[in-house]
Amino acid sequence: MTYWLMKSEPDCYSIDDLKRDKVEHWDGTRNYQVRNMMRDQMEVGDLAIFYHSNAKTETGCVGIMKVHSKAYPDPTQFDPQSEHPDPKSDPDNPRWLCVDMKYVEHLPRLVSLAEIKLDPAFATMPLVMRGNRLSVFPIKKIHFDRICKLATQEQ
DNA sequence: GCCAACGTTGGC
DNA sequence: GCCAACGTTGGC
Repeated sequence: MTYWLMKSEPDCYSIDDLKRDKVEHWDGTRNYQVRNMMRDQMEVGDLAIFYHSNAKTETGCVGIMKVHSKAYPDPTQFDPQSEHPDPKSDPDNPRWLCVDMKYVEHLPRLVSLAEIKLDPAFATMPLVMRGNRLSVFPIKKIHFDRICKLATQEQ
């Protein structure tokens, strides 16, 4: 079982949207590393932290969700009306993949990026390491558990 | 809005 | 294969 952290801009799609939808495809990723990880490492039932990036209020971890499908071709790559159409992608050999994600729960409180940066326990988590810009990446269980634990405590 | 740090593209 | 130019991400 792999644990993940997945970023989304709340203005675009938030944890509240996922709660309303219950299950939604996590589409629009256009990065080969992310595609390969979704294809090769992501398993149905894996748990993921829902992370709000570029948030007007506060950036950080807001909820938990579960991988609900294997990776499959992202339909938005062939839709000219979508945010990220890719005219070079071959329908017979699609370039981009997505997965379905299922809402599990909101964290009791937001665990902010600032808080995570201050905590030495997260020093080796890709989120705070220099240069990491992936929107989806695996995290260690200890980091997943610690985020959940911090969310149950006063800041 | 700024900017650092990456990723991608395409000419050569 | 190199690398300049450009695009994107995402914190601040």
